[in-house]
Order: sequence, then C-alpha cells, then structure tokens
Amino acid sequence: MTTDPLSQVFSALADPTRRDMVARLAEGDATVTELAEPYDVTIQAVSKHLRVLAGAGLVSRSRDAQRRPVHLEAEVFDLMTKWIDRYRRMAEERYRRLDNLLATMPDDPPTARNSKGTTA
Amino acid sequence: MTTDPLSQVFSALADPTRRDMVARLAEGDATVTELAEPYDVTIQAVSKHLRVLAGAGLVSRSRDAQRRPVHLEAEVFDLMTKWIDRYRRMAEERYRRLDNLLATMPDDPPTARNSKGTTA
DNA sequence: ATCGTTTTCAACCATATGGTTGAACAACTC
DNA sequence: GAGTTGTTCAACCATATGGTTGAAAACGAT
Repeated sequence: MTTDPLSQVFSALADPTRRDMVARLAEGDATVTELAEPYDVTIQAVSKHLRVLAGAGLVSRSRDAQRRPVHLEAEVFDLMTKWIDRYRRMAEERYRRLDNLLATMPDDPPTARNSKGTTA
Repeated sequence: MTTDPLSQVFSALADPTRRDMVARLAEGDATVTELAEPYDVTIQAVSKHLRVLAGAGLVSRSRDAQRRPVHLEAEVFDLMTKWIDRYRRMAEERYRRLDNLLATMPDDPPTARNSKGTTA
C-alpha cells in the first residue's frame, strides 16, 4: 500500500479499540489473548488490530514459546506530536498576529470588492 | 455515525491530502477553490475532505458572498496531544523503571499457579 | 506421535471512504 | 431576469476496513 508513516500512525489510532489497546500496553506488555479478553470480538480481529499497530510502528512483537508478546513503542508518538505542534503553533501565531492587525484596522473602503486585492 | 471525537480527529488527519490542507490553512484562511488548486482532484472531492475536517472540529466555515472561507481551529489539537502525551509518558516511565526486568525476577510465591519451572 | 494452546492465514461479508460526474443551490453581476 | 462564480448535493464506482468463520502453523506437554 506504500502509505506514508504519518498516515499509518494516525490511521492506526483512529480506531477506539486500537487506542484502548495502546492504553493497555502502556502499562505493560501483553499477549494477544490477554489483549483480546476485555473485548467482545474474536481473537482474530484483535490479531488484525495488532497487525495495524505494528505496521504503524506503534508496537513490536517478540516470541515466548507459542505466545507473541506485544510491546508498545513510544518513539513513533514523536512523529505525530512534531507534526501537530508545528501547525498548532503556526495557527496560534497567526491568531495572535490577526489580533494585532485588527487593532490597527482603520476603516472600510466601500468600493474595494475585488477578489484577492487586499486593499493596497 | 456517532463516532467519538478523538477517532474523528485521528481519522481526519490520517489522510495526507487533508493534512496538507491543514498545513496550508495554518498559514491563513482559504476558500474551497483556493484549497483545491494544488491538487489533482475535483473541487467536490476537496469539499468532501473539508466536511471531514469540519466534522472533526479541525476547521470552521464562514460566509463571504458565494465563498465559504475555511478557518483552521487549533483547539482540537489539544485533544490529541493530551491523549498521546499521556500514554507516551506512561510508556517512557515504564521503560525508565525497567518494569519488565522487575517482572521477570520476583520472589516467587510457591502456591501460585506455576508458569515457569521454578522448583524448590 | 498426538494433543492442547496460542496465534496467524484465508476467504468472505457489510460498510466506510475517496474519488468521479452531473445537477442543484446560493450569491453576485449584467 | 439571465448569466457567472463558488460550493454543495446525489448517485455511483472501486477499494479499504473491521468483522466473521474455519483451517493451518508454531510450539510445549504428554
């Protein structure tokens, strides 16, 4: 599918069940059956969810006999927070500047009705 | 669909085109046609994307004659960062405390259900 | 070797999603 | 009113997604 990493992470966390699993894994590693226990779905469905989380780099798998413990990888979170913070910061900055601009706005030119001409 | 807010926001940002629109809107409000210009899709498709972003609370719409300018709403970002930070913090905390190592070498209660061959 | 446990693979189903085209609506201009 | 511009609505299509059931794979225990 060659989806970009950021899309994969956001997409993975767009599902409430998967977010819940992440929340659970934040407290400690767990196996698939352990993870599946609280939910009303089959283990196969949970296995699929884990595949999505792993594909996004949010979890890693190891091996312990038949079990395949799931481990939360926190680094990927940084990818998101970096993106989010950047644009939130820009938006807030712009908001602050707009405040200043509004404070210096004199009056309304009544004939200026063209599309993009911002009243030179 | 009654999807929860967090899912809607994550889902909205899971699409690279929509993230790009957010990036663009962080620099200033824009109309649908302005937003559609850089992409190779129809205006209707962009309109749909905007509906998703608006549904997630990421943008708001106003009216200026026929135009419907789009404005980025930064507050929703906090919803995400709060969620992310919480579990990243937990995961990092857990990692720092080496909880995993602690779990592998406890003083074994002998009456407990035996999971590893801890003999007397 | 056979059985039990844990996990995945495969096929399938229903619905959601991103895209299209074409028509309609809304507001300004003539 | 008629036309133009900006946007949305409606129907449709292809693919992705989350779920199911059933079989298979991987490993430990007997």
